[in-house]
Amino acid sequence: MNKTVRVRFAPSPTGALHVGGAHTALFNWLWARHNGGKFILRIEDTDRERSTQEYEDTIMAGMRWLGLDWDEGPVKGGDYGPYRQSERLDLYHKFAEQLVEEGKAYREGTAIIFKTPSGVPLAFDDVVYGRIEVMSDTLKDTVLIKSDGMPTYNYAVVIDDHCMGITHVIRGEDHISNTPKQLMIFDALGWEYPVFGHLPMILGKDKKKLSKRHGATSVYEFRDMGYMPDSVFNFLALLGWSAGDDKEVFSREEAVSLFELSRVIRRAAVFDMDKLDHINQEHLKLLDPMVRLELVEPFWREMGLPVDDHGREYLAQSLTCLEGRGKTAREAAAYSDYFVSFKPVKERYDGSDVDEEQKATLRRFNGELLNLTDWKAAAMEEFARSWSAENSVKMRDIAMPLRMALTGMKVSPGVFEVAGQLGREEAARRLRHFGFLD
RNA sequence: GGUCCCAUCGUCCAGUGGCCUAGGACACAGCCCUUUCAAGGCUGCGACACGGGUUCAAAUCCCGUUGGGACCGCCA
Repeated sequence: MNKTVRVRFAPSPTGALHVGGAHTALFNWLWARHNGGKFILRIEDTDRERSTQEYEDTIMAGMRWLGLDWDEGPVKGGDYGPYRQSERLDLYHKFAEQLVEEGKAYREGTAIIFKTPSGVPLAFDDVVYGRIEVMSDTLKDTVLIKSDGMPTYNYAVVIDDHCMGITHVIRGEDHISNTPKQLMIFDALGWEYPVFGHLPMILGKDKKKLSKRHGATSVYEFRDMGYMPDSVFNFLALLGWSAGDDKEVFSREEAVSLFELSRVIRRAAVFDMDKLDHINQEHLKLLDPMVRLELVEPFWREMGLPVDDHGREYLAQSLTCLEGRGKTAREAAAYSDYFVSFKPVKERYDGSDVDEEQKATLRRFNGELLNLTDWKAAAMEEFARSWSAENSVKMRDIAMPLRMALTGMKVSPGVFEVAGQLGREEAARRLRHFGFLD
């Protein structure tokens, strides 16, 4: 039968995990999980100048944040290690020597260079791009081992993919032109090709390759902006792939079962923040209240709010009150600060927009409201409706001042929901502060 | 410049010769709901780059043009 699927994500530790890399890692992970195969993390640190341990750590942390766990790789270990190219030098040298002995490569100083054969067609069937064929004559000789003893990318990839038993090479489309070079090396060593599947590029709003200029480029920036891993995962999965139906908001598990490499699209995709916002909001709505609280809490703390003054249930319930308001955890935190503290309310509002006559009306209404036996939103609303009708006052004329006094904002969830959640005492305290209650 | 890749609404996807006067989602506009804003519901705007073929029939196949992109490093 088919052998176990083994795929790898092979970043070079010369920067943080950016959107493009995360996308590639994600598709590899999806393919491994879909097939019950192995997802391998391999660090391609052959650039001595730019590779650092710090970057390696950030990349791994970024993957963990996205939930892309690897079965073999640094930290985790595995039977095909080491998983850092700088630790596999003997392997690269061994095969390079072999190539030299067979006359397929030659030395130039301490470097070893592969001699490109002429007149050889190099072809492979890409799972997403179809058959791609190039004549070897269009290729130059390529360096295998650099003067510093390190292997080059195009060489090390071949050795490692073969030696690690990689069955599917899934990577960015920018590697399509590199593939024929690697094919020559596979051929020279008499090795079978893995299956290749190239992924479309991800572009910025200006349709140029995504870079720092396009805002968020490292996955951490998404975390800091208040996006949750599940939605970034969901969003990234939708770039270049779809299950074929209209379902766009899905869980990891659903993506795993639906994913098909053959359904990957060829056209480059533009990274659209608006869509990410929407997907994040959808995921936020689906969240368990306590989990949502964990997501929002750091942002409240960042704003200096006394989170610890309240019980977990109260805080979680406060967020539930928001009912989908806010596209990110950061926004949700900003939209709900008044549940955590009265301070920001006072900073935003001073009650000076209400004249004495209006205040008198508010005092009458609020006085009765505070005496309601049932401190529930529905009961308060019902009371407010009949009271406003009897007193010929518009609902908004009592609801808006109430909202301003309780939240300090002109925008909030239903004001009686807010009052209910704050509790009778806290509501009274705030109303009194503004002279809206005796 | 050489080689390779791509081309459906502003954006992400559906579409693999007839079901397409091209479908969904985001964004945008309007309406409904309504104590505000969201959410939700409804409606609207909006695309097969162009030109040739092939075929009874093409968004779907072929060729060309144009436009994008990638690679061409002792970077990965």
